[in-house]
Amino acid sequence: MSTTVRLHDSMRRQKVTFEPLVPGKVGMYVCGPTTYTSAHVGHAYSAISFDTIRRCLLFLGFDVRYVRNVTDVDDKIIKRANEIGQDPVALAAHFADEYNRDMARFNVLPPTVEPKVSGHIGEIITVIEKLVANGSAYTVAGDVYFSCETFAPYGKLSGQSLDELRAGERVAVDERKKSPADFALWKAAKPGEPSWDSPWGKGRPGWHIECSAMTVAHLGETFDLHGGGKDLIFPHHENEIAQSQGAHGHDTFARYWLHNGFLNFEGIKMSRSLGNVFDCSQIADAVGPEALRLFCVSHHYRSPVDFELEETRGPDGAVNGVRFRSLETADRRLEYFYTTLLRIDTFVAQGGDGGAGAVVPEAETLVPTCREAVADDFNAPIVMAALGESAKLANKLLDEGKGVAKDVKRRSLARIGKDMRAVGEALGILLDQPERYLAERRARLVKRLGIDTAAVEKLLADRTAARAAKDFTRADAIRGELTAMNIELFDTPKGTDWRVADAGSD
RNA sequence: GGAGCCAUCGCCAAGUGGUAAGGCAAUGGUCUGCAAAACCAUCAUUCCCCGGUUCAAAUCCGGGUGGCUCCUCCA
Repeated sequence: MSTTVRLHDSMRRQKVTFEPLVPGKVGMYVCGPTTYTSAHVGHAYSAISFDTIRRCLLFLGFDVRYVRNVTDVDDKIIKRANEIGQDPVALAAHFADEYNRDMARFNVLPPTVEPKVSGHIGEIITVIEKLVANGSAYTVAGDVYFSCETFAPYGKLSGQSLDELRAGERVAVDERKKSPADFALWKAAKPGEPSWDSPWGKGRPGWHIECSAMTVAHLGETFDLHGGGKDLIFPHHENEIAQSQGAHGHDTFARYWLHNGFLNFEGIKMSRSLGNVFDCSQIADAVGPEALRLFCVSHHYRSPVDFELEETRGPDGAVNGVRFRSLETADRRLEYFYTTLLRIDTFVAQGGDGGAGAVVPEAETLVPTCREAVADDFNAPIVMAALGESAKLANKLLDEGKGVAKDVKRRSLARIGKDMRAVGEALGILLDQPERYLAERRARLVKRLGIDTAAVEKLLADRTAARAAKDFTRADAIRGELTAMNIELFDTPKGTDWRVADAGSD
């Protein structure tokens, strides 16, 4: 493990050298979802961002312990559960399972540990007891609040100062609190809410405390990496720091903070109230799940990303759906990579990998380039560029390979195929079987564009007959007909095959 | 009112002091009966604007302009 990793630490606001607590090992905590409804693209984007960071660390040889929580006790969950007359914890469990299934489609690896609030009530109470005992927290009629004034560094992560916070501007301040910024650690039980016994009577945890309890339980009082969306910096992460350091007395909670940029729609943040929320299956059905993954890793995780959206209209001019142009572009790029991989696989399967020995120099650069890029604040877009170079080299060798000895060519191609997959693993892409991906893509486009496959096959046969008879006028007329149907033909030594021509984006 | 982020080719997007990656689109070419795919070539003397620091700035500093986020649940 000699690679030096540099990463952008939100606390220091700059790129710093990463020095794990234990050499070669990484303890990482990421704020996961509150599961009260189906996950949307934003959840996926965030999950993919941190999964990519985790995969990059694995690629670099680190042993990563990845903890991602599920908030299953929360106001929104209780509200939703009460609306449909279901048990809140059961409802949360249902959506947590769905969340994991959705994320798996985007090649998000399961966390090493996935703690839930409902399973950590004891740990949470322990942390709160420490805070009450040392004067960092106070009780008011069954509620327990954290006293921000007792924590001098409060606001360091977010750059906020207690004096400048506009308390009460948008939400009325609870008059029972000593100070407006104080937040609930424990909430006294109310009718219709799940509750647990505690030293302060029946109640349930506040929002922020869970992460303080879970990090201690699964990573320790001080650990390496803490991640989450930029929106969580304040107040959530700020409060986590205050609670954890207040309870345990260390001056460091998470040693490095990672925050990912947001997914925006035409510059506007996605939110349910704006109606621009798309759920995971909608995206996966439209362009395939891997297209979203590739789209994500084509951007740096810290940058805010604009998601192109285009309304589609039916014959009557009414809006009847949306298209995700940028994801369609990503899907087309995926087609290129998988087609290249398929060509490589076929070539190697037919004539072998050339055995041991030298390869063309350019075939050896992908992995080192990837290591370097990934070690520099997980720069996935650089890796994507390198992947493109490798695919191009492979196609070039496959097309002609002029001046390259036969064995060297075989070895080079086998090497490129292997390395492209190894590097793809670091980004969570190119893990599918090429044939399967290509078949799925075609089926998806056939369905989306309403193409009559039988008619295509019929025209194909007609054209083949015309070509055999050297009736090229007829053959070209048929090609024209198919082109009008968005079908592109390609003649190969083994016959004619076809693909759906997805409209280009501009 | 406070805190912070962003502005790079028609579009997407890396690059945070050493002289502008990559993708899409476009144009020309090789290949092809014609095509498609693939490959080759061309495609930002310049990084929102104005000053400043420096031998050197897209990158640092100051001032504008425009967009976004957080201070409320939010990925």
